[in-house]
Amino acid sequence: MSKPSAPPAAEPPVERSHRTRPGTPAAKRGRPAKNQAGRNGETRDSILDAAEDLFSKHGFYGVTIREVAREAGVDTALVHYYFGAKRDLFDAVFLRRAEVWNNERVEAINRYAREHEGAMTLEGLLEAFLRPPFQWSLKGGPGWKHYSALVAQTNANPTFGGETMARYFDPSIRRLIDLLRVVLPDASDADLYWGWHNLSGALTLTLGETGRLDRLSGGLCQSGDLDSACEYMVRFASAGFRAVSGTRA
Amino acid sequence: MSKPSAPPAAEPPVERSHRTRPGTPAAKRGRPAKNQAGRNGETRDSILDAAEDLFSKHGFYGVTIREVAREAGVDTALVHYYFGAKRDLFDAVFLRRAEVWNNERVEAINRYAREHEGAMTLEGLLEAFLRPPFQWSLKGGPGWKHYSALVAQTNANPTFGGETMARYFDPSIRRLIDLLRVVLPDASDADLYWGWHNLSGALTLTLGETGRLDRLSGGLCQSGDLDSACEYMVRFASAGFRAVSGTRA
DNA sequence: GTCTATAAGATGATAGAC
DNA sequence: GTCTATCATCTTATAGAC
Repeated sequence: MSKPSAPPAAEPPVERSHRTRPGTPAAKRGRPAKNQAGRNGETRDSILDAAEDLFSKHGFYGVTIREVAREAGVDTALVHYYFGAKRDLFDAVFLRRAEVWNNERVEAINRYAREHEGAMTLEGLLEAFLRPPFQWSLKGGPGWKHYSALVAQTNANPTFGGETMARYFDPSIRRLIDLLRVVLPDASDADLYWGWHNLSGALTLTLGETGRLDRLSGGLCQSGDLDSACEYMVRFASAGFRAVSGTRA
Repeated sequence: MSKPSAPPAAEPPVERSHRTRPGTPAAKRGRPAKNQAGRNGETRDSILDAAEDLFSKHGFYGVTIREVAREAGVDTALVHYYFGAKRDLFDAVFLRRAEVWNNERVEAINRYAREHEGAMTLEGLLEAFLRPPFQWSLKGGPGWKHYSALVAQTNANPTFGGETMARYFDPSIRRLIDLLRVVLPDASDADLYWGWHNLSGALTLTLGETGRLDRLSGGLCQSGDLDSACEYMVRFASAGFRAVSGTRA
């Protein structure tokens, strides 16, 4: 009981009713008063921000509506007023940034393809695709970091990871695959999909910033050093893609 | 409400009391009767197996003691009798296979180093290190698949991922890094740590078998095709390691 | 839009009989 | 070792007053 290990994540099993969690020693009853909120339309965003933060740290079942409300500085009933069921709140959180995430990445690689027509490099293409999320995590404020962690966990979830990630993120990845075909004409589609799979795992783990690398390396490398992370990833993955290209006819 | 998206994972925040979840429409009360159990000492293992399965799918907070007991075919009170608090049950699940996981991998790379002294290849070394978990998932029975998924989620968890994975898995990875230094003399330690980081993400995502690759590729590639996965990963990562070696003096 | 009050139910954990 | 019964507490969600 001194230093407990670490339970992992999960997602709501479709038809499971609510699932909760006892909550901190007694969820200090008292006036909600943490974040800014109240006033006008920003109440909604306050709730989303709080939920995003908490879900990214404790997962769907590890967070209670009461905690979200408290962190947002609003009343519990307001959460339901704005978002309905807990599950709908989660979806709203996930959706909020998904569109930006995808659109900016597609735009980035399209721009790259336009500006380097006939002279695209693998490194350049991957960098264009990977840079946006790293930039958001670095300079987009805490919300983007939380969202990245949420995506990382969702991606790793066996029950919903496949379906959820596919629905929200596959379109942009398909566009990347299209351009990879141009840059790597010898690669079969299977090569490209497996290549992306390897890169995807590295990307989400990195964006999750779990601090594991820091521990492993004794502080030599840092999870939060996203500039290095992106640089290494582009080089690592580019070489990886080349190495697996041409595996299958 | 028709096709809900997908909340993710989480872990127990150290001092949070219990955290639960309402449970299926009414957790069919009735005689436990699913798995084999009863008899003698295998009750304990039945509980661990059930918990492993459920935790890997729904995460710590997404599982109730009652569900574990039901799936194990034992009484709720027995779970507490054998493992105490819910958190201790989780730790027991995590620990059970961690030792095997690490020892076999270390043994595999040590054997490889011994048998190929002076002639180690990067591909051979990585293959030796990666093959064991793939083999367990393929032929070790469902328990190993569940455990892999559990590890995948834990690795992606921002709150506990770093600490937990470090405690249980870093020793074997350190040994790998030692041998990588031999094979890649030009690489700095930072290169090797970042390289491993990229590989680690791919590995855990793959072992999680989320089915995402299947969807993305329209069935062309399959998450469950772990032989292909391992093959691609060795080639992808070997090239990746080489590409980042020598980055920093 | 915001809060009070409360319904209706599920949870972790334990005491104690067998 | 195993099960019955139960406590104390927490949870989601919704009326309904303001």
